[in-house]
Amino acid sequence: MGRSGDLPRRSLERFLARDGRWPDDTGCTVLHVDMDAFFASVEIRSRPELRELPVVVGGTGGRGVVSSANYIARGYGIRSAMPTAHARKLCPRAVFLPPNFTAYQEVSAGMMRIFRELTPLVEPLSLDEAFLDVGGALRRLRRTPAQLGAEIRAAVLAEHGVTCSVGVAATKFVAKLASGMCKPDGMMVVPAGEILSFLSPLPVSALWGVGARTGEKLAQLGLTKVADVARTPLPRLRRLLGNATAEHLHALANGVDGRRVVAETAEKSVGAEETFEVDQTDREVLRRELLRLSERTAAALRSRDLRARTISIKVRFADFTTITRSRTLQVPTNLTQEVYRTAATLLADQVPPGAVRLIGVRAEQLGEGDSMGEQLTLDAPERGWREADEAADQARTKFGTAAIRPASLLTARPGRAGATEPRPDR
DNA sequence: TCTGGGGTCCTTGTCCTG
DNA sequence: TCTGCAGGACAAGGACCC
Repeated sequence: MGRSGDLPRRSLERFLARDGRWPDDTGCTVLHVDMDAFFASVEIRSRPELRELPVVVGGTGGRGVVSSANYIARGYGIRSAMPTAHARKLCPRAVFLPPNFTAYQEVSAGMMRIFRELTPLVEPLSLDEAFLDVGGALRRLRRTPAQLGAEIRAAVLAEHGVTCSVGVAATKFVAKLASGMCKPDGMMVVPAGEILSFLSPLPVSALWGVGARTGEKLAQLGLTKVADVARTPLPRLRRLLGNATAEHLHALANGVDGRRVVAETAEKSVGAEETFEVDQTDREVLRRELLRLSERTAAALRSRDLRARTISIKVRFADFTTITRSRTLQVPTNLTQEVYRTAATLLADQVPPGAVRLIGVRAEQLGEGDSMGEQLTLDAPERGWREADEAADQARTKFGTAAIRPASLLTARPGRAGATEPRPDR
């Protein structure tokens, strides 16, 4: 699901593992494992009759986009993040499926278990990919890094029936690039001494952090290859991109990436957002949607025992202009009513009228419940809301996410794009 | 083609305080 | 008391990632 598909491969074929042989992997202690067309592969696994067909997973509504497409569908030009309507035009005979996150989470958890049997240093990036630091495990397991990569690929296929690709390198950045360039179902090993010759011919878009805008800026200076960025004086890059981005890209381009594999990272924010099937101008509809999103956000906070100091809302208008508005609270919260009250106030006070395409709620500045300055004296209304939230959480755990909702949400909902709406548990 | 949803990080501007 | 300055907190937006 990455963006490595358009990188040049021919000059890099010498790094590919073939017939059980690969380049020197001494010092390459970072593995990046990336599932191939993950969502589509899981769907095909449970419906083998789809194996020879183009399969697309994503939002099936009018405004949905493609989350995953198998390689047959990609042959028709279908790509991740492409509007589903466009994908249908490219390949009308493709099988279009809504995502089933419960199934993907199960497979993902199984994969991570395989990784953790080899090393405790596993850093998941998303459901379908992870970094592994196998430096400490080599002597214990009496394997080389690439041998471990090969074993992981075999185990994932045997136990879960899906293929993955593995990049083996001395740094996270290079390992991730390598896994993207050997897809599907491959392994690439970049020797520690050949990082620069591996990176140099790649386009600047290969650098982590270079998207369309930054790519344009670099092109204005005539910088199109990683090697161009590597030899550009840092002060010149700083003027173009700002300090942090310039230093980051210059280091990566020169093969320097000091980031370690970190097994656990604290979440910085939690949120939920929805795109309407039809743009909405009715403030009552927007408020109801805010309540629904506040409920999801607060429940997510409570399930992780987190509280948020800052609540923000995001509104995208019909012309795609997007605004965010936020408010920092006196006391951190994870109560649905408090999140909603703040969000609704922001909507009323700070969002101009207009047709709204998307609305979202996000909780930021998170901390654990006990460490966030819990109110010492809970007044009666606060205690009442907390008891109500806890009861609702228990009901959802027992009967599914649709079991409990505020009375004001029992009316008909406006249509939504529903690209990645998680299914109810039952 | 016409752009989802869940995130992170960075930059810039404003306000407040010492 | 006023002014200028620096630093921190906060807010908003942009870019990027999967």
